[in-house]
Formats: sequence, structure tokens, C-alpha cells
Amino acid sequence: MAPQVADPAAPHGLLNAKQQHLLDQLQEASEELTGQDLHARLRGTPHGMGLATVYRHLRHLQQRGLVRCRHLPSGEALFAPTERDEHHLTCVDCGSTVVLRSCPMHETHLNPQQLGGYQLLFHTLEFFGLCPGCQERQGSA
Amino acid sequence: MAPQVADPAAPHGLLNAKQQHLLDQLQEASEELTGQDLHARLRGTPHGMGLATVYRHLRHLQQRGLVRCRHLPSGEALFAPTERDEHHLTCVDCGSTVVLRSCPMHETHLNPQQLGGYQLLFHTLEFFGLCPGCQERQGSA
DNA sequence: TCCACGAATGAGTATCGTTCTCATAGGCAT
DNA sequence: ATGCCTATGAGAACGATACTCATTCGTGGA
Repeated sequence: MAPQVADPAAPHGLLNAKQQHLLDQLQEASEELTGQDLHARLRGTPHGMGLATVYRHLRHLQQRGLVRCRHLPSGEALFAPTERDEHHLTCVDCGSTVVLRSCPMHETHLNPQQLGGYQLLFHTLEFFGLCPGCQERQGSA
Repeated sequence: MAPQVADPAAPHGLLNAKQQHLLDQLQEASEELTGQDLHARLRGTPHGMGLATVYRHLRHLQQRGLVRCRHLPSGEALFAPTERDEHHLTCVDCGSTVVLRSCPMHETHLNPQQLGGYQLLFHTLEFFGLCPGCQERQGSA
């Protein structure tokens, strides 16, 4: 698998080795991962780390704007690298999800007054609706 | 406890009296409320209801597209009526929030292919960044 | 009017993802 | 080596939400 020696110079200057491994995992994964997922994936590898550390670093990555998270109705948080500008359309009934390959916001900008001095890091955009199956099921009920 | 007499004609045909009261509370409130907030606000009034019922109905309202929720980093869910098209800019560090009075998405539409047959109910849009205070604090640290 | 049955309700409990605690390990400069 | 600081992780604590299930309400039929 991956080299086991800590990167002497991580791509993101501010990240330590474990944070970098978490980010790598997220970037390699084709989909969003939960904290538990990440913990499980790294377990057994040379980069394994405790759950507390996983969550600690996910928070740091988020505060640096490298990782975004969204919450499922179940309460789980799904993490993804912000460089992947994908968003989701979720069924409020069954929870099924469609990935929107392109961000409808594109480069829609907030004006300075709206920003109020904030330094913008990333955004989350989620659409909710009824999937075809649930529409049908509700219609017949 | 007082028996709940169903409103003969609730504004939303599909809602029972308790669901309507929850929706009323959300619409009257100037800000988003948590499930616990709603439970506390209704306690003591003729419309009081158990926490389980609050969450049950909030889920129903969400499934009908009348209510939207977003999650704070703390894990709490904040509910607001979807008719109020307000979104937020939140500091990833201190959690302070700015309300965006106008939705930057306006009427940006998803094309039918993106929708994949889903019936769109509402969306959530959140921006994350660093507030002026945290920028300064991090800069000096 | 009375009865029966399904839906709604809520008090308490269970669940489970996330955060916290705190003792220990690892670096690093002295 | 010695002390100091940060990072780490095991386990417990926490807290919001979902579930259980006995009870109540509402409604329609007899």
C-alpha cells in the first residue's frame, strides 16, 4: 500500500501525516465517507488511528477549508474533499441520493456586504425532494 | 392532558392540529429552532406535546417539504419553514452565523436530467468560512 | 348509546455518532 | 538524560433523536 514513513513535506504545509492520510482517503474514495468509515478503512494499515483522532482531524481539515461535511437524517456526517464540487439531491422519504456532477451554483458569488468580512472557504448545497418511487408509493397510499 | 380537537380546516390539508402548531411556531419564530426549542416553547401551552411527537411531526413536515433543517457542528438540527428562503454563512471555527437575507440561488433551476424524476421540495445552501475575529486570532497565533 | 378498532400520543428507554477526559507516548531543544 | 509540549487513543460521557409500548382519542358501525 502506501509508504509508511511520515511525509517529510506534506502537500498542504499545515497538515501533519495523519491529517494528510485522512485527506488522501477522502480523495481516493469515490463517494463521501463517514468518520466511522474512515476509521475502519485505516484500521490495519500503517496509518490506523483512533476514532477520536479521526474526528479531531476531520474538524481541523474542515476548519482549513479542505473538507466539507453534510449530515444525513440519521445524524451521520458525510465528509468529502471540498475540491470535489459535487452536491446532492436526496429523497426526504427513502433517503436515496442522486449526485449532481456539476454544481448549479458554479461561480455564483456572494457580494462583499453579504460576506460581512468572512473569508469564504466552501459551501454545501443540498436539494431535497421525492424520488420517483416514493412519489408513486405516496400516490397510491 | 387536553384532548386535541382537530382543526376543521387546517391551512395545509394534510396536517393535523399538532403538526400545524409546530409549523406555526416555526413561522412565528424569527430564527431557526431546534426540536428541543419547539418542545420547550409549546410546553405549558394548550398545544404542548411530547418530544417524541415533536420529532415525529418535524420529520413529517420535512417529508412534505414544509420544513427544512440544517445541522450545526454540535449535531443539533435547526428547523425552519421552507417558505423562508434564508440561508447562512457560518464560521468553521467559532460557529458564529450570518443570515443571508436573499438566496443567492434565486431561481437557479436544475435541469430535468439532473432531477432524475425527483419532485423537488426545497434546498439547503450553506456557506462556511472564517469570521473576521477568527481570521485575526489565527493570524496572530 | 355503546363498542371496537386503528391512529395518535408520550413517558421512558435505547441507540449510536460524536466529543471529552486524561493518562501515556513521541518529539525536540536544552 | 531531563523537562516541556503536542499528539494520541481507550474508554466513558454526552446528547440528540428514534424506538417501545401501554394508553387515549376518534370514528364509524351496530
